[in-house]
Amino acid sequence: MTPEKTVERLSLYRRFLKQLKDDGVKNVYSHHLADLSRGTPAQVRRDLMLIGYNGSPQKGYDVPELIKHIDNFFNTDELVNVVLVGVGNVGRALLSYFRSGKSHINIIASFDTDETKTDRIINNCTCHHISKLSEFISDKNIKVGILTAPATEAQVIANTMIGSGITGILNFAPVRLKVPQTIFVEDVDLTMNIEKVLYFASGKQV
Amino acid sequence: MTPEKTVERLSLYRRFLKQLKDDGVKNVYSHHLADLSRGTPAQVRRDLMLIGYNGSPQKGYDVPELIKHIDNFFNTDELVNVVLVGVGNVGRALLSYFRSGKSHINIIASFDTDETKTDRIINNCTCHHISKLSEFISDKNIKVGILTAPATEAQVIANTMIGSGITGILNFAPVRLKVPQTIFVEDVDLTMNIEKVLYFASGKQV
DNA sequence: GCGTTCTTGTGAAAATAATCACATTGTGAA
DNA sequence: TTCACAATGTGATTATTTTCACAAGAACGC
Repeated sequence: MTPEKTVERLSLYRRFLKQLKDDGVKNVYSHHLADLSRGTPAQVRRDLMLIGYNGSPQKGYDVPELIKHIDNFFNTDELVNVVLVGVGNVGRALLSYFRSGKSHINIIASFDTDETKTDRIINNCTCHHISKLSEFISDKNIKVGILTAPATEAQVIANTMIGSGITGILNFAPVRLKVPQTIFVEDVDLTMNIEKVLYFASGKQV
Repeated sequence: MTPEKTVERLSLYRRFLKQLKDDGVKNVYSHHLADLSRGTPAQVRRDLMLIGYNGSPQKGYDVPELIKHIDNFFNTDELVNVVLVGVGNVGRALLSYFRSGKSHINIIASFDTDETKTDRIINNCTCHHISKLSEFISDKNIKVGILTAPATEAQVIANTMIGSGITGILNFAPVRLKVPQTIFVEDVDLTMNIEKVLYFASGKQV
């Protein structure tokens, strides 16, 4: 119901707000948040309106309260466990990426087919053989998976994930996964991203 | 002028088309491309219309010709050189990612501040000290940079890049870079991506 | 030869998203 | 007290993106 774009921006707002909070800033105006997130003040206000947060015309938005409100919107007060499948270069980068952060996202386990990787700890995260994926997901009631396996295996893995109860996939494989309508897939496609930059950087579109 | 979304999809289409070509497929229909890219046939047709490619109602689209047409649209017949700044986990993942592919994107050099990394080859790519970045960019006339440095350094690096002639940045740092209007920045924000999945996977938005 | 069945290309409509613009309101200076 | 100011919240508008829906045309079976 909340537009995807708004959800994306809310995630950004929250990160910037946390930064501001750490810096001791108590309140913030829409134009300030707009600057930080490359949007417009009106857009910020509209987004916050959509999640029902009210500021005051004098003080703007209360930083800690707004953070709490967005936390509540995302429904992620506590740690969320996710699994990662495919401990290649991208997989390892993500393991480090989410380890390092003080984020509430916890990659609780990783999986791979390669037996030289399985049953040991890689980037602070135990890597299991992929044959254990299904059981792990249902046992731990995991809802979200990160898919960093090769394109050729992605669909099969996605099917396993979904069959075991996962409802959201962050997919790095350059394939369009076929999934039921109830499953949410977010694709990250690096080749596409850089081609887009190449195109718009070339200037011929101006 | 061509919408961003269309550019994104064209990149996808091309990749799928190349796959099809390798498989010996000679022509393809809009609904087929739509399947592969999770769009609708109408959208595919509209996109191709926008770049002025015409299929035939009987044969659909000629695969090799359409690839050539998209190549031409992207203006990337030959190899494009880009630089990468920040040889951390994500940086190394990207180096491998673009090495392995048969893509036309070539990361010609990487840069870092850490002297244990500089002046040697990491993931098949020579890593220079960042002090050489500016000269390198202008000498080789590089137009696009990949920014995988920590958030705290991202803006300074972006300024250097832009000052040396770069016009497009693929930014992985969780910061909104302040750049002139003529510079194109594409942000990849992994935290945002996964929070989005968490939100839409939780089902409470349905 | 003729109707049926696929397509494509595209004008028109619908859905989504972003922006404008202004009434409203608390604050501080005169 | 009163006025100017600066910011919010939001109806209305505009812009962008997607989808619908159908004319047109070749291939195929009869």
